Amino acid sequence: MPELPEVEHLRRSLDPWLVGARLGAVEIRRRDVATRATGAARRLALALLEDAEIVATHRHGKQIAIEARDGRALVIQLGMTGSVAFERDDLPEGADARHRHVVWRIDCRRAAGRPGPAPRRMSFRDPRRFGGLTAHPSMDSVRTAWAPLGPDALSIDARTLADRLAGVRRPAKSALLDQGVLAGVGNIYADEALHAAGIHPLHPAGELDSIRIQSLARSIQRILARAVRQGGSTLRDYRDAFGQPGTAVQTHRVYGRAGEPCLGCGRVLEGLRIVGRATVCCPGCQDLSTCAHRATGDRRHR
DNA sequence: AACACCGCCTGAGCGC
DNA sequence: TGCGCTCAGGCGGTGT
Repeated sequence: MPELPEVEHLRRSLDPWLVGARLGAVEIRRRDVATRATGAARRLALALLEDAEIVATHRHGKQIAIEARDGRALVIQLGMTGSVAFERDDLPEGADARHRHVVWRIDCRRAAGRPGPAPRRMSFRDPRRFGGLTAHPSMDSVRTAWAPLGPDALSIDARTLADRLAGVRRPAKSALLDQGVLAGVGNIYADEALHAAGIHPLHPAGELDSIRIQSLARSIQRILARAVRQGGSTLRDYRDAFGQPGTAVQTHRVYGRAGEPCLGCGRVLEGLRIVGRATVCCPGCQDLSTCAHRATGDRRHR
């Protein structure tokens, strides 16, 4: 499940080879993965950074942008199962070839200080196709597309978080998952951050006091930064550009552990469902009773 | 305006 | 062994 740490780690694994490289011929095997645009935007999409020298990579929330010297840019959204990988072109395609929707030839610069042999291809793979690629004529266009997103979660501070959550009545977890409020947090790290901050996921977001907001902002930053260092959480699909899984799963304290004892207090972790998402929290460490009004939310047990 | 919910999509895991 | 069912969830679109 790529969230901010997985996306950022992928970006960092792409960066050393991609920046300075030239993307050659592009093979778009599934056009619906690229874009549904028409006219000029469609022609742009069908080129998808073909014959482009890459000068930078960017990330906001869970999205990556690859910037070319001629101004064009490509935004990558991984969705649930998307991945970008470098490949040597003398290796046969595996059984998952049908999920490799876009393949570029890539011509990398000299390999000084870079990991492994120079890749010859770069591919976008996405079995469930919740992800996709969007072509942009410029980084300005990318920034416009990213404008509705909230601030990036990796550098969120308490003051900004308080502003974003002010007046929000829905459950804290629901607000954290909203990319327009805060960009980058998904289901895994929302549960982890709320548990670390001692905030019940159903606690109304706008009624958190400043102490809790501070704790939440710190938890989000700390947990995301650590997960980036660990190469992200690999539950099943996630891999970086070199096919390496991440190890952040080992440090999860609540996600996927409903029914098991809390590592903090030993009470049995609760499984519930909030805005349609499986949610795990500790009835001891994450107290809901301290807030006057409970948020509305679907509390069916799993 | 704010928020909930649906549907997209495939593969894993389960019961039978 | 294999079938059908459920679940996983990011995100855009739509409904309340």
